Amino acid sequence: MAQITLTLPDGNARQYDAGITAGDVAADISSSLGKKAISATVNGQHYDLRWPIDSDATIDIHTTKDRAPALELVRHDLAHIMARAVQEIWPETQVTIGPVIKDGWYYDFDRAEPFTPDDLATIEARMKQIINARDDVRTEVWDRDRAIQHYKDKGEPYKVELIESIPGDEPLRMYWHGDWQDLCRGPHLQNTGQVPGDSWRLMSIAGAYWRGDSSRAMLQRIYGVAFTNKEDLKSHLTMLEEAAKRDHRRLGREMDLFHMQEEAPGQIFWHPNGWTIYTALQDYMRRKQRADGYVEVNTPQVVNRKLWEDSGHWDNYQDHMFIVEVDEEHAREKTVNALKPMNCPCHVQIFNQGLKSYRDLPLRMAEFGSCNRYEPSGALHGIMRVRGFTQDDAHIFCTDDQIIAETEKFIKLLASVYADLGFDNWTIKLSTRPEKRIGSDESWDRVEAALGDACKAAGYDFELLPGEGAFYGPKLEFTLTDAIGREWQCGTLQVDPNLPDRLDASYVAPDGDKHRPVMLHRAVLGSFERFIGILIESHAGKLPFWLAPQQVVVATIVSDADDYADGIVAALRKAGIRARADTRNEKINYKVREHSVAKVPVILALGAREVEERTVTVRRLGEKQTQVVALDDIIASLVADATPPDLR
RNA sequence: GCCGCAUUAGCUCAGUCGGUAGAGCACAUCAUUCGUAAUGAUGGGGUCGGGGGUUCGAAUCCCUCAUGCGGCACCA
Repeated sequence: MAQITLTLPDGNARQYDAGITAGDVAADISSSLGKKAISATVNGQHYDLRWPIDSDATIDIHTTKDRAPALELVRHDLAHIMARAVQEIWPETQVTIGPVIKDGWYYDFDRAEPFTPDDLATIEARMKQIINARDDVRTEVWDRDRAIQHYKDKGEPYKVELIESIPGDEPLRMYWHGDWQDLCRGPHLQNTGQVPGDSWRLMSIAGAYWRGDSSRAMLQRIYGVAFTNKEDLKSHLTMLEEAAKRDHRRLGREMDLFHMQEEAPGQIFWHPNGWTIYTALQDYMRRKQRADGYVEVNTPQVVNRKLWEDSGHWDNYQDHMFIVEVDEEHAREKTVNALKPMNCPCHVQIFNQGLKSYRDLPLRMAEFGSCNRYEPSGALHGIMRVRGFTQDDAHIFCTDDQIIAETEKFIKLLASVYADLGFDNWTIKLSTRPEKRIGSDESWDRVEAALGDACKAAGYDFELLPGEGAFYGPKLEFTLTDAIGREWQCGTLQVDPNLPDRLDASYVAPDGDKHRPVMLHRAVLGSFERFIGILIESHAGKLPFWLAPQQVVVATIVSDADDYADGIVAALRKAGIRARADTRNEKINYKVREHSVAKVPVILALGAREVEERTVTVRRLGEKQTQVVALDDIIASLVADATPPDLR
C-alpha cells in the first residue's frame, strides 16, 4: 500500500496509507477530534470525512466550531432531510435539486398537488423525527450507467437528466440518510443527529422552473433558513421583521407619500409628501449635473414606430413597449406609435439636428426622461419595479479617445452624489463582452480596457463580470449597500457605438470628414422611483432633513399659543422650510405621537411659557430629550439643516 | 409571463357548518386647554375586488377576469 503525506495546518506532516479518510485521520490525531469532526478541507476542497485521500495533501479538520463549513453542512444536510421528509409523507413526490443558498437552502420538488403553508409544519415535524433518529449517513461512488438505470427504474427523469449533464470524468456519488437515497456531490455530516434541532425553519413555498428555464416544468420550491445555533436563527428572523417594518410600500402609506391602484398597475400616484421628496431629489440632481457640464433636454413620449425600427427597439424590445395605435377616426392614416421605453433614440435626434463638430464633443445631454416599459406582471414590486418611471438619464456623445476621461468624470460625479445621499459603501462591476455581440474583438479590447482604466484613474477598484455586457458594448454597474446591508444596483455606464451608427449620428472631425461618435448611456440614481424606494427603506422613513417632506410641525399645547404658532410657521416658510402648524385641540402627547409616526424630523412645541419667552421647545425625531431654544436661533439652525448637501 | 397565496369600512384584520357583516385605529360631533409617543363620550361609514354559475339562500362553494403579495423567469 502506497504511503502519502498529509500536512496539518500547524505544519506537522503525518504518513498514512493512501486511501485513508479524513475521518480516520481525525480519530488518529485524537479520539475527541474524531468524535467532534464534521468535515475537512483537503487541498482547498471541502471534503467529506468518508472520502478516501489518495495522494499527498494539506488537510484541515473541521468541527462544529468552524462556522463556514459547519453552516454549509448543516444547510446541505437539512436540504436532504427535508427532501426525505417530503418523500416519506408524499411518496409520489419527485425530488430534483436542493442547494445551499445565502442563509439557508431550498429544494425543488415535482408533485401534482401544491404544498400548502400547513404542510410546512407537517414537514418540519417529520424532519425533527429524522434528526432525532440520528440516522447514519453513508456514501458510495456509482458508475453512470448504474445511476441512470437506477433513476430510470424509479421513474425519476429529473435525476436522469441531472446525471446526464454531469461531466463524464466526475465521480457520481450517492448518499443515504437512513434508507433514503439521493444523488449528491457532498460532503455531508456523519449522521442526521448532528443537525441542530432548533436553529432552522422552513420559510416559504414558491414556484421555480426546472433548471431555471421558463420553457420547462414549473416545480415547487420550499425555502428554509438554517444556522448553527438558535441565537443566529433568532437574529435572522428579527432582521426580517426589521426589513418588513422599513418596507417602502408600508411607509409610503404611513407617511402619505404615494399610492398605486389597479387601474394603473406599475404606475405611481405621487401624493404631495412623496412628490416633495421627488422634486427635492430631482432639483439636487439637476444642480449636480449642470455643475458637471451637462445640458438638459426634453423629448417626446409618443414616438412613431419608424424611429423604434431604426433604433432596433422594434425588433428587440417590442414585447416591453406600450404600443399606441391612433385609429382612422382621428387620423387620416392609421399610425403606430410606442411610448418611449428609453430616451437614447430621441437624444440622438437632438444630436442630429444641425452639423456637429469635434469641437462640440463631448456633448453631455441629460434628460429626466419619463419612460414606460411594459414589464411582466410578475416583475412589478411597489415603486421599485414599475412600468412608468423617470430616469436621471444622460448620453454623452464623444470620441473613442474621450471615453476614459468622460467615464472618470462620471464616476466622480456618482461618488459625490452617493456620498451626499449617505451611501458611502458602494462597488463597481465591469461587465465584459457577451457571446452574442457585435463589433470587432479589437474594439472590445480597447473599450473594456478604457472602462477599467477610468475606474483606476478615479481611484476605485472593480469586480469583473465576464460575459455580462450588452451586445453592443461593455458596461459599468454601480452597486450601493443600504443601511441594513442590502445591495442595490443603481448607477450604470454603458459604452454604445451601435446606436449612433443605426441612427446615423456623426460629427465633423479635424480632418474635415464625418465620423461616428460613441454614446455613453449613464445614470447615477437609475430611476427616481426606485431610488426613492431605496432611500425610504434605508432610512426607515427617517429621511435626511433636506429631503423630508414635512420638515417641521409647530404643535401647540394650549390654544393661547395658536397665533404664536402661525407666526412661526409663516417665518419658517419664508425661510424655505416645509413647516405647518398643528393647533388642533389635542394633547401634546397625541400630537407628538402622530407626527413621530409620520416621521416628521422636528416638532416645535409651544405652551404658555414659550409664548411668554419667545422661545420654542425642540423635539427631534428619535430623541426623547427636548431643548428650549430662542426663536431666531432655531430658524437659523433649521435653515442650515435644510440646505441640500451640494449647496453647503 | 409561470407556480402558489391573497383581496371584507380610509388602514390593520376577525367572520365557525352556506342563513344576509364585526373589532381596533382613522373620520365627524360634543366635552376637555392639557408640557412631549394614543383624553373621554356619542355618531356616521361596507353591492364583502369585477363578472358569471351552483343553491330556497353565497363574504363563505365552483368558473373566470383583474390587482396585490412571495418566489421563478425577465431586466435588448
